[in-house]
Amino acid sequence: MADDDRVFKALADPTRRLLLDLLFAREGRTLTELESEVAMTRFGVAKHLKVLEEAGLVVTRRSGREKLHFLNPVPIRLIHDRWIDKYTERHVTALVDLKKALEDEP
Amino acid sequence: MADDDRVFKALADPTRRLLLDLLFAREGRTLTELESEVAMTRFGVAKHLKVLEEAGLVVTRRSGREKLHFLNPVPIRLIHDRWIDKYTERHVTALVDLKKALEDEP
DNA sequence: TTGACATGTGACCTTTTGGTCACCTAACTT
DNA sequence: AAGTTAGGTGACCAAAAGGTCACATGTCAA
Repeated sequence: MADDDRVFKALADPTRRLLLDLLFAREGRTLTELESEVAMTRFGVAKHLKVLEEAGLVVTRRSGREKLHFLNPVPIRLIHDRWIDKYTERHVTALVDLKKALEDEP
Repeated sequence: MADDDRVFKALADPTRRLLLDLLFAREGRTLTELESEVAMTRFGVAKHLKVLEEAGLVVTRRSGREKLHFLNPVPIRLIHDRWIDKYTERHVTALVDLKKALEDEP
């Protein structure tokens, strides 16, 4: 499977995105800790984490019998760069910021 | 289905990403024109374009019996903003640029 | 060293997704 | 008006993905 294909397939599942959100909020979590937040058995969570790791979206470090998980933002940035060139980026960010501002103050 | 779910699901398929690449290179293409580039029947391509449109990644404009397709970069930017904060962005872009430079000059 | 804890593996089943086809409507051309 | 061109719909089948379980390994603590 191609490298970028793994990334996009990994991002396609809502549970996996939630796991990324959890790691974005606080990194270095274990499987057991993540399991307690996602309404699914440990096996399901482990499978999802494996997919994320093979996609390079999550990197891990072993510490004794625990495995710590960290979010890797690089593949996300590459998605961005694929369809948003430097010139367009200025317009898009302005647009997104405007949209957010309008939503915050109705 | 949630809004962001549609976007990520849409991006999960390689043919749909190719369609986005084609529209990124040159916008305003018709179904028939896109069909000629993707080794698939018209029906398959039409289905993929529908998924992209419902996700908001592609916007369309009718012109007579033709339907013109355009890439919308906003959802892509939102993916970026979800997991890369302003502070991290500086480090990540630097890292990505360095990686690209190293790949270009071996 | 015994038991509890943290994680890994392969089989299994159900649901979702990708692709094609027969058939259809709408618009341009002559 | 008739033929051609651009696109849309719903049914269908094969392949892939999501989730759970029985079973297994390695690590810590008393």
